[in-house]
Amino acid sequence: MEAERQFEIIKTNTVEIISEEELLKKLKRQRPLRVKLGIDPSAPEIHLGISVQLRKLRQFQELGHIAVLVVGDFTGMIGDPSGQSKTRPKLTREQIKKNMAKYKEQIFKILDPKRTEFSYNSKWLGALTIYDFIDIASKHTVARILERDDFSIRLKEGIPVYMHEIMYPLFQAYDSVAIKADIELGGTDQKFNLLVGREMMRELQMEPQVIMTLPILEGTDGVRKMSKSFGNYIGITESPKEMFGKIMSIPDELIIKYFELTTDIFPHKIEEFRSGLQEGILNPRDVKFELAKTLVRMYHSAQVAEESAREFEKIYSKKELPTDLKEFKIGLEEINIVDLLMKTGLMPSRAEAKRKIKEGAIDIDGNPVKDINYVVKLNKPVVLRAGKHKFLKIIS
RNA sequence: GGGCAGGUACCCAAGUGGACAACGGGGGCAGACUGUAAAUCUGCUGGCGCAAGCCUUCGGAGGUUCGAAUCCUUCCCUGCCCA
Repeated sequence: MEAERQFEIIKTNTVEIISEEELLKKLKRQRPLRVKLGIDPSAPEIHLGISVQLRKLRQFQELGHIAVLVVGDFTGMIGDPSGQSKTRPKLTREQIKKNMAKYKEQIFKILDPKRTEFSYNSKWLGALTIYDFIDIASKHTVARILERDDFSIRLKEGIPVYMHEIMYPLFQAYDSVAIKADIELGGTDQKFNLLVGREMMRELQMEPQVIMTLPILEGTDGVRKMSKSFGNYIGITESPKEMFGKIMSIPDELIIKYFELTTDIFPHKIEEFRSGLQEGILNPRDVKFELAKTLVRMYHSAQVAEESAREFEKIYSKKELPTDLKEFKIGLEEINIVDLLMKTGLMPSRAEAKRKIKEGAIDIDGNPVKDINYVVKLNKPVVLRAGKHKFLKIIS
């Protein structure tokens, strides 16, 4: 495909490309470009936030380019200073191997394995001598590194910044040198690191990588970046039910952003949703419903997506019971409600169970239980509900 | 090495001898409402107990006191200034 056309495709949904001219120049050579993305081996679960970047990679692959995934098994020991990540626990070789096996299983739901390369940065970073290290460090100033947003913020607020952390951008940059990256992708929060890669390559007389930043996807709380450590993520291998529900819980304002960044829906269709929502013609609930169906279809199947949708309506709109009601055998003829909640594990403590009973969150066969001394008779199976999402069929 | 300021629950943060299981915010959970597990409003958010109350918790360890998150000693950790 001609370079200009490729460029247009690649540019969609990006925040910034530095520089566009250089990218076009690279594309015009009509040879496969090496597109780098760093991945963190300590978080083997791929979620929609990461999928934004992986999907962009996929796009490159479809245009004939190569995805080069740099597994940060070395830099993982440091932990990217962005976010308030504490010093990460050192991973053993086995853990990394295990995590990566899990990672690969998921990643090829998005990427094309034939055009994907994996390399572990311990291979070259671990081989650096202290002399090499000093040589690299001597080309970068503290002031320049401290310009980085999160460093300067931490410094200003008196939050510690450790020496190994300020080395992080240099190591990541060196990865680009080692794999001879043409382009590096990252979230907008990665801009600084990506730029350091460019500089380092130039220092070493290499053609600098082009950097491309992509939007950060907010998690289910609608505020913070989707991340495993915030617990606001939607994993691409989650069960259809879970996935559907989590998507329905994102704030309405994020619906369009999710469509754009995480789905394969055509732009004109998304435009339709956008204007429909703006003008109040479409109910946000219905559009979000479409979003949930789309994502479940992408990561499971069309059929499962339909089923999840029906199930969701059944439980939350019609307030009926789920189809796959789990059973719990208690081995007793009757039991106090609090004990029951504890035995089934639906409540973490007796105090919590009592609280929830008083709040009216517990019901048996559709009848709210408000008395903490209520005794449940089990001469026939009953359905215990705790809150909106927890159901169990109790049998004696 | 010296001086100063700090370390509080999942996170941020108030509290500086009793009224503190500890203000407030975030997050979480629940209820109401809603064609949404959205938004909004309300409640709850250490454990055991029907309750009175008891137990555990304020960086660690000791101590003073009838009584400590709050005072003292010591240790560990962080920031700032000086060297």
